[in-house]
Amino acid sequence: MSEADIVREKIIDAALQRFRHYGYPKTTIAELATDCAMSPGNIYRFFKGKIDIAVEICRRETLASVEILESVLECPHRNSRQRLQEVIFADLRHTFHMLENRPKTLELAQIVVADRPQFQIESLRRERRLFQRILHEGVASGEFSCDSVPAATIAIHAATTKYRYAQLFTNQSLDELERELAHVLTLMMGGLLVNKADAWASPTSIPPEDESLTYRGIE
Amino acid sequence: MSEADIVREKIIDAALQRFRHYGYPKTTIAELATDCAMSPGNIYRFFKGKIDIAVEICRRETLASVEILESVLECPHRNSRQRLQEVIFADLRHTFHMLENRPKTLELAQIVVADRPQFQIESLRRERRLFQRILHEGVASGEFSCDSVPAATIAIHAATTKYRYAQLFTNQSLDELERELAHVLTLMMGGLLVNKADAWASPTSIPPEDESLTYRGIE
DNA sequence: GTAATGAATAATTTATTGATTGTTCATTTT
DNA sequence: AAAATGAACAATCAATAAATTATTCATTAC
Repeated sequence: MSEADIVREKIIDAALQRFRHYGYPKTTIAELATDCAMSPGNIYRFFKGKIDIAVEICRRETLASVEILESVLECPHRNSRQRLQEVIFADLRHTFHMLENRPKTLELAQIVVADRPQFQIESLRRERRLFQRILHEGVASGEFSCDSVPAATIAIHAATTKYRYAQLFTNQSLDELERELAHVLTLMMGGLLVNKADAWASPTSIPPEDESLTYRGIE
Repeated sequence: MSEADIVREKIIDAALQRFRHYGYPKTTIAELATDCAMSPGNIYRFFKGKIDIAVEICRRETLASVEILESVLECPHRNSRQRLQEVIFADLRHTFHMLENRPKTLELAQIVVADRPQFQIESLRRERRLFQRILHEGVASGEFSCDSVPAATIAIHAATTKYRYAQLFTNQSLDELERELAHVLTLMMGGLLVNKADAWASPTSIPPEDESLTYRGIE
């Protein structure tokens, strides 16, 4: 890691702290510079502008989110149906807890997306790629069946829109949302499973929440 | 219709025109009073406040929307699957065209919902009731099968969230959204149809748009 | 020559004022 | 008495000025 990279990290870290505590608009470049013991002008050798610091922070946040979802996949002894379901539940819980415990993170994301619409599109795409991997595995193992994996991936992702940042759409409790999501998944499994009867014979059950994956403390 | 009701209608009508042309914030009570040839104070004999005029207009708008969806149901020679699908497509198209042609209507709805969160909840409930009727019919005719009609209704409604006021979530074209929705419906039909094989054997096709049901002119 | 500065400037935000608007109610009209 | 008024008041908005902040760049330090 070069010297420049280390300084860059220092700026990101200072910004991360201040954005979380005071929010993006109330954080000034001068403050970040002071935190890093440098002049305001020097910040611009590392970032094109203030918004680009926010973009980098959000980019890392979304990468970390996908990694969390990927870690769910690594649990052994799961079939594709369970994997898909657990990832979608993890997504609901992760984004729900984030909005509850780190409201400034949403604010930041909204500011970034307002300026860089492409950012959201790419974040969603990364998430879909994860879904698609599960679908591919399921089709390969003969557990799932569909005419087009990409189309089914998009469909599942779209149908679970309400369960990503759910508080933007509703003021239902997490419990309520989980019960609802279970029904959505049961319905869709009917269209995905080769052994259709399974979907209703064993409707989607709400998987236990993995405490290690959620925001608990405020740090 | 009593004299008072007629005056009330006159106020609503004046507000409707002005809200559409200039928007809610730029319309003043004094203007509505002038339009109705009365004093500003007199408006308050008919409405508790300015926002209540907006609430009444939005309430009628949502009732009219549900009626449009109901008219889709009246088309004969359709099975339950087709009915359900056509209602959901009609919903996508209706709200899509509304946002394109009458942006002020969305603005008004957002103002109302910000002040009266219950309004949105009830509008969605009315729409769900329509879905539920179709599901009941489908189960009764043996075409659909599910363990709980209310739960399946909520699931279908939730899974199609993205296709109500789609422009709030994405900048995809209507064509793209329709293709996507077709895949979502195919998946869910797999979980709903008694004859599961039908879902993939004849995937959801995009129904032709009924021109009479959409906003074409700006009047 | 590269890295860093900090004063200068442009862009935004905040504070303030004045004007407009929503709402009430004592009074007038019917 | 019921219906309607319009002036009075409170709340909100728009316009402007003041202050702050983002960004640049000529200059300095290393």
